[in-house]
Amino acid sequence: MGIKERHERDREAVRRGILDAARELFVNEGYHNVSIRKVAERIEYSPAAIYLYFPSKDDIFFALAEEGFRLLGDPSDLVNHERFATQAPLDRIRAIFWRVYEFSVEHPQYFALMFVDRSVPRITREYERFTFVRDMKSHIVEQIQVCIDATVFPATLDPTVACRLLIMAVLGVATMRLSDRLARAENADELARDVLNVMLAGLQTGIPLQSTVVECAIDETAPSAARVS
Amino acid sequence: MGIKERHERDREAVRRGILDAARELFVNEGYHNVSIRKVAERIEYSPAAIYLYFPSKDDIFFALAEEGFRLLGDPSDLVNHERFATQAPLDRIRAIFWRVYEFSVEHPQYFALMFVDRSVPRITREYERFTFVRDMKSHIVEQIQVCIDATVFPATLDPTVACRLLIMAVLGVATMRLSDRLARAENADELARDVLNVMLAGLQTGIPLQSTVVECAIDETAPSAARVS
DNA sequence: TTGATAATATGAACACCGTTCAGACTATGA
DNA sequence: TCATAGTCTGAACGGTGTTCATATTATCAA
Repeated sequence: MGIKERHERDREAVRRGILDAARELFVNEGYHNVSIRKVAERIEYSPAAIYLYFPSKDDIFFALAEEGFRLLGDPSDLVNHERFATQAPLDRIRAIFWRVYEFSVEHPQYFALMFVDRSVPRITREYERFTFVRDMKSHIVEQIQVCIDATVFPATLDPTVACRLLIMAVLGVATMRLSDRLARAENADELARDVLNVMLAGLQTGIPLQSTVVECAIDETAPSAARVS
Repeated sequence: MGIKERHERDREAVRRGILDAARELFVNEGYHNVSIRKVAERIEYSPAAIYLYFPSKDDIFFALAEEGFRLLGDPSDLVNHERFATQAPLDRIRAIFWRVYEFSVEHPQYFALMFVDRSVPRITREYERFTFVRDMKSHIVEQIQVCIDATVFPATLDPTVACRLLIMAVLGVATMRLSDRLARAENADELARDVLNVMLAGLQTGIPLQSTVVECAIDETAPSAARVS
């Protein structure tokens, strides 16, 4: 009874083909310049066929966003890297968030899809479901906790909040860079480094924060993305 | 010979009508949901007529971005407000950048158009030409200089760079909020306040910065936006 | 082996989009 | 009165995401 399995494999192969074609177009041309018709032409199927595998164009790019998070997550394996281990706790935090900025430079299309573009907003509601995204987050929070334990950061600091604040600051520079909002004379890398360093210095001062702990529990009541039945 | 003048007035009236219709649609529905056809229908003209007043859809929204900057600039007249004058120098800085965040909440569509959307990138290259934008910037830089003179910020701090860094940090929160990237449990206002305060605290520590002074001179060699002849 | 069934793929169409252009209309100045 | 210049439009071009009846094909039960 391996027929059903073969069918499933075939189906998965076509699905992956669609994703590969979409990714290639998407990385080279950006979300808005990729059309279903172009993807269809690339995989030598009719445009309508794609809708047998994905309910909408957005869902294709939702799947690509997952790829993006994996791509961003991988280098944070450098948490276990020996060079990383020898760094001072604060330098590790710096390295982690600098990595996020670097990712925005190396993979601008993925980055925009994951953090900026307002066309695929469902991404946010979904990506917390991926365990590896949650693992990434707790990895970072752990490292911040190391800093707190080493009295580099004040004991009053909530590592989850600190993580969020750092992400947002870095995201600001990345967004301006990506949306072409920097003057010719400005060096985005220097600005990113400065923003990151100023934030780290600010966190060390121990000024009181308002933000409360963010519960990262998965909301099981939230509707999942529609899937082809 | 007032006929030519009347013609010009009529022309300007239609132009303004297009902008008003576009703005109303745009503020309510967002850039991507506004089509030339909808604008045309609203002003009871044919879609083609719009192209006699604007060379492209983008140029309409470029004009709207100018409106946005005026909208953002006006409240910074509170620089001259008596309550503002009595505030401590650092609180003034805080108020100014908090105002930027508030603007992103009150006018999300304008904000996205001005700082986030990648669809109308020409905006950046152009808006520095508006003197009032430059006035805004120098206003802020002035206030930062007051902080430096009052030894709230270190003398080594470049106020232009500080302004830029603060803008980016605030922009990060605003972007995440607008692109719907915040978890349900997160309070954007609190995060914005924290990011701003952490940045201000960090700037006060006097850590060295890499970023160099940004020359805000207008680049006269840059091509201006195409205009209807 | 035959025939019903379920899955898969497609062409054509729908309703949009930004933009262009030949031609109609109209007010103006000679 | 008439040519002209300015204004406007209908129709079209080539594009978009998506839907659906239809055709093809592979599977499995009879």
